Amino acid sequence: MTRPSDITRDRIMRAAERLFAERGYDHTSIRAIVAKARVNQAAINYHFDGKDGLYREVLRSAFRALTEGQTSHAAEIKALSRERALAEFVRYQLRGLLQRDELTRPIRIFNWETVRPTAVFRELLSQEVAPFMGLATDIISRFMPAADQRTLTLAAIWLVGQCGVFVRNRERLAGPPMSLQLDEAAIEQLAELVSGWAIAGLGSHA
Amino acid sequence: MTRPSDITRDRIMRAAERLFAERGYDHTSIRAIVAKARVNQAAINYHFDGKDGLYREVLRSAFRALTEGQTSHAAEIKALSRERALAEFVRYQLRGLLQRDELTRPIRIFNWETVRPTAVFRELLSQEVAPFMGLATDIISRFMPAADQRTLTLAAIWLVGQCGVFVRNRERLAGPPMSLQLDEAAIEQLAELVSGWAIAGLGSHA
DNA sequence: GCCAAATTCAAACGAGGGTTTGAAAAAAGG
DNA sequence: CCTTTTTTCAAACCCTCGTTTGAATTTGGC
Repeated sequence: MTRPSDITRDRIMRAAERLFAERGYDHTSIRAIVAKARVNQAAINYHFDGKDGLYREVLRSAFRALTEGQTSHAAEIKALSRERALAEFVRYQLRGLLQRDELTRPIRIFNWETVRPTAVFRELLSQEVAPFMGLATDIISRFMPAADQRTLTLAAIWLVGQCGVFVRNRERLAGPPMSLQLDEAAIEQLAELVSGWAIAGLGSHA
Repeated sequence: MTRPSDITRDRIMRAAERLFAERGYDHTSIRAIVAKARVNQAAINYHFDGKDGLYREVLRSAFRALTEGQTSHAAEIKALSRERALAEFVRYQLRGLLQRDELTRPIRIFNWETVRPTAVFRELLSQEVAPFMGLATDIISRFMPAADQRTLTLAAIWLVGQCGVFVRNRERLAGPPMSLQLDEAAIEQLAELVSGWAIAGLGSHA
């Protein structure tokens, strides 16, 4: 693991993860990556077989970081009452609003993919989207036990959407003209508001 | 208006609007635009002072198309009961799911801007975002008359978010593994579901 | 019909992108 | 230690991009 070549590989991964999260795939040049990682330009092709290969690795790593956290909490969430489970889910989604970069970087990378999915991403998505949406659908189904599959799916998307809009527009909401304060306490309040609205909305169908 | 030079200008605008909507700013080359418009490459610099200038014009046109439709309906929406107003708002937002390109093209252009706002867009946004969010906030305030400004703003974003997630992911939702049917009838159903959930959610605070 | 202005055109420019190359350096194995 | 393999390196290659150029053509007012 500490072989010299692995050190180079690791430096590239760290730099690439930061830059891809910050600027997205297109606006990140391999020259910028190697400058930040302080390695030779050809090293990316040597270790990752090109920019696409590097991005694939970064995406995989981001997927792991996200779903790992998600599934580890999934079990305890399922043990809660449906209301508290949904509230916890919302809070978990909204954690992307925090500036703690270790957590938000994977989220930001996926945000780029929301609008322009790269080919690399589509490939990964088909394998990994199931557990990602599965938890949401599971929670929803406890509010709408009689609903058909289509409605459950739509409701799950609906739930994810009302959280994601805040995460995706974080920077814009923080600035004028909205100027929303988004510290830890404010996010907690927001999570309560959103989960309250969502629970009441779904409750009408119970 | 039918001067020869205006014809060239118009052909460029049409082609650019289509391509920007389809691929976004970065992935649309002026060579692709002039090929589709069947004009000379230098014409873009002559008529629009470069790619940025052309994009600015396309954005302006898209803004006009969207807010014009929005504000024209805003008046009649405000005359409705709060529940019907919200339902109408949701239906209006979800019209982006339709494949009728005259309507969806401006929406798609703005979708690109959601994740990576261009400098051109930021400039326009500061002038025009107010009426865009104003209607949402107005409807919301009828459900939460006692709420503070911050809560109203958050609720407006929340409302827009739960509509936008469907529009933004339309193509992905239509394909596997979701494979959601999204014809006119299905969208109508979806609008009813979403507005029903939203109304019930906000109703809890009334 | 003429002339000045506006418009079109083909070609080239320069910057920036990802990738390739082939030799030099370092690491690993016997 | 010597050999073989792995890894690094600077340089160049080739492509696409937005823009510029300067001449040719068309347009519009007199």
